[in-house]
Amino acid sequence: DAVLSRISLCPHKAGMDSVNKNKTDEVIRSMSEGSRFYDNERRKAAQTAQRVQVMKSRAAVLSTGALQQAEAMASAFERQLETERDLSRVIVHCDADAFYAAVELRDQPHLRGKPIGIGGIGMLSTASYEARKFGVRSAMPGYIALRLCPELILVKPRFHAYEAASRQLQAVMAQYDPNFRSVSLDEAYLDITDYMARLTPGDVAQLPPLTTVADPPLVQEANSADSKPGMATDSAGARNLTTLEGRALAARVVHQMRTRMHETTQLTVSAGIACNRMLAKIGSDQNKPDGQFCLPADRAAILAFLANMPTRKIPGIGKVTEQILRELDITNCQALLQQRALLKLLFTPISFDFFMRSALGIASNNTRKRSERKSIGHETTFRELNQVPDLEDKCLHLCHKTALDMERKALLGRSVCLKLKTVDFKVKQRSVLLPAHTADEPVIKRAALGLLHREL
DNA sequence: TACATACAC
DNA sequence: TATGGTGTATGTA
Repeated sequence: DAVLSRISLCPHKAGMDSVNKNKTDEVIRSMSEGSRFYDNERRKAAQTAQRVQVMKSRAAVLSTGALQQAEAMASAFERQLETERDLSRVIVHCDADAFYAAVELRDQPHLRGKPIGIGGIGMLSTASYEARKFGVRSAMPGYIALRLCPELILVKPRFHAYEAASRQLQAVMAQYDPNFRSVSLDEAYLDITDYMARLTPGDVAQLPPLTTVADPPLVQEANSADSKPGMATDSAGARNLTTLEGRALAARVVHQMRTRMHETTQLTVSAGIACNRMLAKIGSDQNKPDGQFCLPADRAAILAFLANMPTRKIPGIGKVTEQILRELDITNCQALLQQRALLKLLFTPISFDFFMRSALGIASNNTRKRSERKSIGHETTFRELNQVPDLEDKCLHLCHKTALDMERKALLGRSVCLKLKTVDFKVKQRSVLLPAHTADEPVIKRAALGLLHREL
């Protein structure tokens, strides 16, 4: 049953209310059990359980003195982090709703109202909201999805259409922040601080009223403030964007942006508004689909927002870390803070730092594009192959595609990494460092074949 | 440096 | 019958 936490539906995802989780998990389990995939998941679950055991036995022998010392260090660290807290920027996370599926429903009207999954028998990349009611999810094999929802219609992905729609969404976002950071076809971060500072009273008058913005009470309280004449400004006459009314204005700006995105693409986008990327990202999930959420630029409001937030909602905490924390009775951010001494002693400094920042809502607000890529490659899954020449062919083909991409993008690399997956889903990686940077196809091929033959 | 694991989309 | 592909970060030896 430790394996269940790996294969079952994540209960924190939006739209779970109408799903019969027990029934769905039972279907997933019964369809998976006995497969080589399931066996491998069991192996990995046992490994995690072992990790947890080691942690628990370390925790059991901690002296009160050690815990007190750790508590003091954690407390000092928290004070240090508070000095880094920056409430000054207005960060927006935009996330298109069920993006691939929404594009298909837009372009194929006969599919509307029906549950659809984008992908094939082997794997789905997106499920429409209709399909999600049945427990169908992205990253779920199509044949399991069909068992959960026999009416499900599988739709082959049309990436060119998604790319075109993505470009249209990005064109709207660029009006608000030309330096926005896109993270995928359907997600991006914006910093609209400067845009808001430039708004003239005329611009503000054009914005939709706050009353049309579906936001939580925290910001709706700003409604009354908003109706007061004028807005707080500093001595230079600049808007103070960290006040509730400043955030109410942000909510109106984002609502306008979402409306424009919908007008140009007929797609809906959800958004989160906060003072950093992490909080904005959590926010964009709060009122999905076609909703937005604005978190005040205020320490107390941030801590209150996070207190009961499940750890799994924190970007960077996946099913494994969630499980490990749960075994330590830590399921939300409040518990992360309360158990900080234990976390300090059981986890690495990097993990401890990450947990504390997450629980306090202190994170990066940098939305500029990330500098440069660190790797490039191709992989593909194929049916069981035993013949050496067949494996060599696969390897050479992947090298060819990679070398082509490298040439197209004018990139060089110095390390060649071969990834192998066995029929029982075990993954091996073998790598070699070349004497010099290269994009030369024969050089890459020789290196890859060398790694392959080491394993045969 | 080499390899494994976790995570995101 | 049947569980993906691309890329980043981190831990450990």
